[in-house]
Amino acid sequence: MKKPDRHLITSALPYANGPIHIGHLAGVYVPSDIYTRYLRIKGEDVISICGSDEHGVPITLKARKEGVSPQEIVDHYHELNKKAFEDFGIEFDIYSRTSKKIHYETASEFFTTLYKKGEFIEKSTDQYYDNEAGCFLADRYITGTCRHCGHDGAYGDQCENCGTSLSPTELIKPRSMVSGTKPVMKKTKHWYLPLDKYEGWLREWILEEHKDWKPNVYGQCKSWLDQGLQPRAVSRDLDWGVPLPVDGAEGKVLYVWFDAPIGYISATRELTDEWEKYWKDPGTRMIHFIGKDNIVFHCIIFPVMLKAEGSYILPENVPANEFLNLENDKISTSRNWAVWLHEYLEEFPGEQDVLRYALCASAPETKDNDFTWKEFQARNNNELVAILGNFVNRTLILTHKYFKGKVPEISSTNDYDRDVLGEMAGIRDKVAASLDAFRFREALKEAMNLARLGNKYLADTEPWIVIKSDKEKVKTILNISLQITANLTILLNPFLPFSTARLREWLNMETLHWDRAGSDKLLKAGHMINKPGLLFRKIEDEEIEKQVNKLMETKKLNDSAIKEAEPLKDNISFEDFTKLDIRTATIIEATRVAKTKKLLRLTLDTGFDKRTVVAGIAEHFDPEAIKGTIVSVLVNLEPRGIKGIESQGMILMAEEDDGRLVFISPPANTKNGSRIR
RNA sequence: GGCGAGAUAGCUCAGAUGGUUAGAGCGCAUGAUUCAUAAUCAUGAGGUCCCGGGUUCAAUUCCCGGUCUCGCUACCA
Repeated sequence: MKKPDRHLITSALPYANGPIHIGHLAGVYVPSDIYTRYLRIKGEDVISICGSDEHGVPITLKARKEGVSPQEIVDHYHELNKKAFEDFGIEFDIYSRTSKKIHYETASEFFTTLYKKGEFIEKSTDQYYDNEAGCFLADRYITGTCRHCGHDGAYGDQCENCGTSLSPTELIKPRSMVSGTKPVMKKTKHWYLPLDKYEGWLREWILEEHKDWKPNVYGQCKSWLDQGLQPRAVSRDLDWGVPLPVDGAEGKVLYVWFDAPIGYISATRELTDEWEKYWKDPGTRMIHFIGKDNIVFHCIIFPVMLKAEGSYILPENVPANEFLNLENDKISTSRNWAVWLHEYLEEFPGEQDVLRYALCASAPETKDNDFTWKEFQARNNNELVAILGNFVNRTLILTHKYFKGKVPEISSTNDYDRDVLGEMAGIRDKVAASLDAFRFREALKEAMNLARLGNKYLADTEPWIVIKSDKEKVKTILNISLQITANLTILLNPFLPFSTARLREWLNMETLHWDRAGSDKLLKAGHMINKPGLLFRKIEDEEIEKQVNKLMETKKLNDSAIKEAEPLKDNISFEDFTKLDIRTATIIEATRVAKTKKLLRLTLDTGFDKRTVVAGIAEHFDPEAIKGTIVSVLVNLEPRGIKGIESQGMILMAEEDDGRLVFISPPANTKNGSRIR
């Protein structure tokens, strides 16, 4: 392949409604930063682009909930995240934001160009409108009673209770989740990007020309293409976002997924007057670093936008990572189950590289991965301290001890010396090959092998013994050890920027070009090195316990917060209560309802009859296991057809904080049909 | 429900267009060593390669079915 003239690296724009956590870092920003630093040290023309994604409905809702303006929300998180990236040495050439004027201009222009070219389809539809809040409502912001199971709290797109998909118009007594009032139907016009028109082109471009993309990325694209693409709305009825630059589109903004990727372009524009060189010259190689949830937007929708516009280049690769879990549980901003970057730095000040290392070494490149504090500790103590730090330390200390900090000259080398030097040159190529293929875990391991090689070299040559008989030989040994150390500053530079900088200080050397790696002449004989410190420190068990306890604590706190947040329903009269006829019953038969994920068909013995009840609990219980369970049943509920089965009642369940359901079971010897009151 | 990705040593992962003893790092065991942050080096023990069928002389690798995890998506493949 022809060598590109320049590189444009983009990293997924973090959504400005929460802080950055280790999952973001491991999935997107550590890899993109390693890659960018690698290209820089190779002397390539490269820019790295990122910024806050500040539009979209969730931000407006968060603002409403907290009683502040959306701008205040995004201002807060933009600053927090920008600083977090800086603190971690994630070096973007620019960290912009989509609420900037230049972005509004860029996004508007982009839309206008497509509009003038007639790329959009215009369609009018009826949608629910919240008069009180003055906005149209997305499906998931409407709640009401499910017409299938009567569950009060079904969403506009789905009833969580019985699993049925719904459209908002099917809800009985719809309510706006924004204001709580009853929404009204209103006509609204939207603009659609006809993805289907580009299906043939996408097939060729991805399925034929980019077989080199990662399996998860390629597979998901293929899946989308095989399903057939549909036109996709690029406008929304909202007052937060980039206004649609078209007459008759008042109160409408660009859909956040249309405007966010354009954020890459506007950020580049803000960075340099030469932005078009990076976005429109075919000599540019563009790489999008993202998480797996973003694949379709970066591989299908954004490329179609660029293609439709006509003057832009397309991404060369989209190395999407899978997700990182934390201590065996999904990372979640809302559940506060995460390690936040700003908090990590409070606990481990100055130890950014340890986290960068741990996250890269077990990055979720091919499948979801689990981050545990114990593994973090092991990576630090067994690898960074014991292998890398130790080798550097022994070499520098020996040099000071035997040669007063002066790099000794090589008098003569033997076969073994030359083997070791040859191996060193080979390691550089392996690291480069892995980095070129976006295999960062592997690249890091290869780079660490150089430190392993160094330790082995010292163990084999035993300079502390040879010094007693042959000082000339020790000069050679330490010269070679120092060259290996100097090489480490190059090979590990992209991964451990802080530590390699410190190491260069001790070696009293400049940052060297990648191509110098592999050389055994990085440090001249007679060159003075400085007094070293420790590159990494051991992390004690107590520190790890503290972190784990902290997580458990936040989880507990978080759980009780949820409890408080659940509002009480309005009072009912005793009369109302007496209308309920709740009885004990035993499950005598339980089978899955075909073609559903959540439904079980249960046959109950109520003591006075046998009846069928359909319950949305299949995700929580194995049908075989619940046979014989004594439960409480509301028996006078209006029968209802669910999936063609008549359900004659409702089983009472308690829902725990984590969403788990448990039966309200009377003691084992309770007679079927007993009244509950 | 549909589609995609994953499932390989205690842990994190490689790997084979099907073929004699399936690899690495960490952990573990034993030995060596002391320049070094009790770090290092050597040797070794650990695997029904998710389960069940099929194709084959031969499958962990190919095909079919199933289970689990994650993501996308929805009465549409």
